[in-house]
Amino acid sequence: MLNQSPNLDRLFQALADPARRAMIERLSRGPAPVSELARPLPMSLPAAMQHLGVLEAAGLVRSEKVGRVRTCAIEPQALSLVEQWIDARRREWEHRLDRLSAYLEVLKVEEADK
Amino acid sequence: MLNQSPNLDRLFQALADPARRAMIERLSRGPAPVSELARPLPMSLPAAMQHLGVLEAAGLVRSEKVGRVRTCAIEPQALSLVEQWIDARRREWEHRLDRLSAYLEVLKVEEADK
DNA sequence: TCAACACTAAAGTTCTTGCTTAACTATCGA
DNA sequence: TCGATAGTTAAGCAAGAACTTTAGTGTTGA
Repeated sequence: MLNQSPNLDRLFQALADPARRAMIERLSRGPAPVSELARPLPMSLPAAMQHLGVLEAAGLVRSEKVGRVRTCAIEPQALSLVEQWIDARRREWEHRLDRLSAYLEVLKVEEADK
Repeated sequence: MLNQSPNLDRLFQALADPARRAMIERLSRGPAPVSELARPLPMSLPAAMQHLGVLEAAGLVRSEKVGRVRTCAIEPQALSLVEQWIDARRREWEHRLDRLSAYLEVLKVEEADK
């Protein structure tokens, strides 16, 4: 497995902002132009554009400009990298709990054998 | 569903740093004292303590001090909140793709009927 | 043609983050 | 008891993040 630390940095960082998550939530329901993503947010359009830039840099969103409209879409496989990291952690601690309970089982049997 | 935006902010933010993810990865394999979490990191002990504080504030880690040793452990259900958010997004865009392909199917049938 | 529209670029400000060093407290073990 | 250990607190600093305003560019439609 390659070192995906910088990617994960950017992904988690991108998702740590409510404005950016709101954009992702909107784009989960389908593509949208910049102005539609920006409209509900309590900030100026340039600020929203900067958030969009963060999402694109993280690989969560791709966009294409046609005429004067830039249409944005979600990049679903980017989120799977995050999921993979979380799943790996869960596998580790579940595995540890399994070992722990197996060990406790051994102790119990040894106690009963006395 | 309550508004968990501030929680998600803290969670994603906490996970956005490689030093903090390294701590979580270590703790996934079992509890550890502060010094063990700090040792592999390329920074001073106080810096590592601050990272630990971020993880605790996010609810990802809990710790207890006994004697002069503070033992830290992972709080697994905190990660599930992150998973829930990601799952909800995936459900949305999958649902959208389903509707889209159903629509395309309708178009195809209408075309064939001509 | 020309005003409105959709976005973009640049610069400046403020707040936050991620460190550092230095000094300090409490506990343990010989 | 006393030095080593494990952690804690505080202060300060540099870089980055999240805005703002201002001033554009290119596109569209009447």
